[in-house]
Amino acid sequence: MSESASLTDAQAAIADAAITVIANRGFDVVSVRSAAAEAGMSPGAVQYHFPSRQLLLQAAFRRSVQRQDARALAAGRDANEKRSPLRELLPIGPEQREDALAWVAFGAAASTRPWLAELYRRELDSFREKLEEAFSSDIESGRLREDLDVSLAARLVTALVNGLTLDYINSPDTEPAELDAMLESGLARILA
Amino acid sequence: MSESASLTDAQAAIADAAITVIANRGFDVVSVRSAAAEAGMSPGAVQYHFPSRQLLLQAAFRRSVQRQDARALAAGRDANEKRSPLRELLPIGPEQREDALAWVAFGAAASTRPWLAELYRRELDSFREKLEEAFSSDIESGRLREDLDVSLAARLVTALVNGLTLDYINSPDTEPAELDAMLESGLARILA
DNA sequence: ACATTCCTAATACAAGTGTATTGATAAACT
DNA sequence: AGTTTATCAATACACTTGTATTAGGAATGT
Repeated sequence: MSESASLTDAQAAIADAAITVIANRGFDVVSVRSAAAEAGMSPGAVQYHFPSRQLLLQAAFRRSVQRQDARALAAGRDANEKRSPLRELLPIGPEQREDALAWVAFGAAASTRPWLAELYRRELDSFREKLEEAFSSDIESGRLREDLDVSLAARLVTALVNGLTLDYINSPDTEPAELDAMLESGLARILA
Repeated sequence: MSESASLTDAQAAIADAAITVIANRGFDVVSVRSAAAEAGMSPGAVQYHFPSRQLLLQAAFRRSVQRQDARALAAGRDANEKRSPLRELLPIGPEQREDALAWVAFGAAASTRPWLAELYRRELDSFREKLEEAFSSDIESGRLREDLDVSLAARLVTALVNGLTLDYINSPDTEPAELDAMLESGLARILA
């Protein structure tokens, strides 16, 4: 069994509960007990599936990005959809909001926690690489101009998405539609 | 004395210590005791100046944005400086790094804590307003095109700055110069 | 039938938390 | 002089935390 084996059903349920706790009450209130309460089981149960708090939080992080990946993939496969699949990373719906909040909570936490930093950095890099591949393919098919700096564009788009979510989760007066519009116009400007 | 009176010297020293703790070890390890140790005083002393943990953290946040304001202002006044004063908000130096880390830590924490949300939202709005004013003035002086959507541009630039810092603090392989270049090219694209 | 393995629950405990309280010191003021 | 006030230090206490330990139950294989 590899180091990052995928989660069992019970582990996934607990990880989902931890994500909910993070989104609603913050990264630091996640504990064996609070996650158990959120998942509707006894503390001993979550302790069995995750012997330590670190393992629980690492699993919650992996689970959250896995959920985001699944959504982005689904949105990408939808041929009727003209908007960018990056929408799915913004807090525009209940589930998206949970994962977006978790993403920035983990990003902030990772900067001071080595046991999260590796994990977060890996996902960040992988995300940038996926963007680069998408841009490269768009250049080849003529949908993007040829002299685009793919690496720079990927980093700017990553920053845009992360910055928009960080700002949006603290801007209660902003409508989801506005957020959407800001993403589209930001993308247009970066990729123009 | 108003609600947000400025800090005494002792309070400022404690707030600085709290910022250091946040930057080095994370938002949630800030306590009366850890801040006191960092500031080199007894727990009782910080408890005297900040009767509760909430007040300490609120003061630390205000202190951090005040430090950022001061730096940005100084950079703006420097006529020899051709780069954007927004540079000062990025984690390009030791002090900037502390405040940048604190800013995203507070941003993440504020999204689930009402007693921080108001404070953070106010600063975010004030920052966007300052950007709008700067852009408007740049339009009037002909340095920016007339049909620029000032409000949209301000939000995109805010997101860019916050997104760049969130990404950068988890990208140990990136050079400060690259970060700088990304800010400049991002600004150029948004304001073009 | 028994044994084993998987899972859950309950409890225990040391460590750290926020905060109240109390006492000491020293400066400032009357 | 005496007295108030500002500051710091020390201690106390209830509460939460992470984690170890123990025991029970249920499914499975023999």
